[in-house]
Amino acid sequence: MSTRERILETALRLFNETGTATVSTNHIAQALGISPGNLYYHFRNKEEIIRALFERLFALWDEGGSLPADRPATLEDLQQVVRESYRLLWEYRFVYRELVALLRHDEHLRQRWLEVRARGFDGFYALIDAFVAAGVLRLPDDPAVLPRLAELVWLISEFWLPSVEVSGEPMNPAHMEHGIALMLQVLDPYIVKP
Amino acid sequence: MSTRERILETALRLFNETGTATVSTNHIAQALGISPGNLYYHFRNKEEIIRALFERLFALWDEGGSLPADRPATLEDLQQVVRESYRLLWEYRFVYRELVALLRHDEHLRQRWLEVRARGFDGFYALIDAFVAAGVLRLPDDPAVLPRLAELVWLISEFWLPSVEVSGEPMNPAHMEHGIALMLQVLDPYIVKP
DNA sequence: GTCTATATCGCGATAGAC
DNA sequence: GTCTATCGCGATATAGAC
Repeated sequence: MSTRERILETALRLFNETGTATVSTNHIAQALGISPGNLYYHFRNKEEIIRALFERLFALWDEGGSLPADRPATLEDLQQVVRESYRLLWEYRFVYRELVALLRHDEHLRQRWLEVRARGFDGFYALIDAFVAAGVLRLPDDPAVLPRLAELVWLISEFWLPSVEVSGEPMNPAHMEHGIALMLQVLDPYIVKP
Repeated sequence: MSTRERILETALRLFNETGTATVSTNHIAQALGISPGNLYYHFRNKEEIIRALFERLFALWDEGGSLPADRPATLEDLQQVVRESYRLLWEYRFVYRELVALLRHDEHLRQRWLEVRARGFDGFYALIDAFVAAGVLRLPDDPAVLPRLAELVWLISEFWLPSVEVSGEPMNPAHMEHGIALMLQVLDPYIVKP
């Protein structure tokens, strides 16, 4: 692995462990066993490291969020998308922990974030809408229900993990499944039972 | 106002604006127009200031979270509780933005947080349960539904505000009402219509 | 590409005068 | 209770040898 990539791996680990504020460029270099000067050869500063980690996360999102194009999507597919989203958020958990501060500190990063996030939400919205069209879900006439359901599912997929972290319990796979159950609870009253 | 209280007010404002990490004790003293030495007379360090701010938030929660004892609670009461919760979270918005890092850094604070949070969740659970008992809500036989609904309502009341912040739009009262609507969306399928 | 050495800066914290 | 002065430390960042 290239030095640049090893810097990113180490930074990600340290950021997840104790946060970007307490982890200095010196810490990263020392944990990796290289000199501070060497690190500065690869990245101009800590901000650039953070940007690069965000871009890696964005790329993973774009890979994992897609659905099978050859058949109609099922509720299983929705679960799978949310499960994958949880997994990535866990791997990059420093991101959501510090998101507001990080975006405030870096306008360029903020623009990128808003773009990628909007794409992600549109995907969720289209998915729920497709379920309605396919008869998997039956919604009431009120046209406000669909957007609200999409927002709720999105909110859960973004914040379930931080919610568990705040509770103080160590994260485990059962927590992930519980988050899936909460998401399904929101949709359950509208699921057309066979 | 005492100097101690003015320090807390200034620290709260600065923490909300740019986060605890970038705000030093020097910054707080300078913004307030006192000397760094004076600040250290009132607080041993920044950690103590943060603890004091958390305690102020806890006290406000305990005040605002109670329901009228002289009559059965209504869905209006639930909305009011959540609305008040949003207001406090906005006033102390640095808390949720940095919660995981702050609790990790201060074990004492973490214990206090878990205590207060558990009380708050129990209140929500009891409230939803009371609605079922009073016939305002009718739930299916599945005993897992009640706890899931309580968790969802709780999740929304905790994370709706951070969710709006992350979206990049400036906060406004309409966002608060939209958060209320999302919470009601979760309960709506179970509300007994007259 | 990687190292060592170093310059500059600001933070946290304390001592002691008033 | 509030101030000034100051010390020690660690972080960011760069220069220049290898």
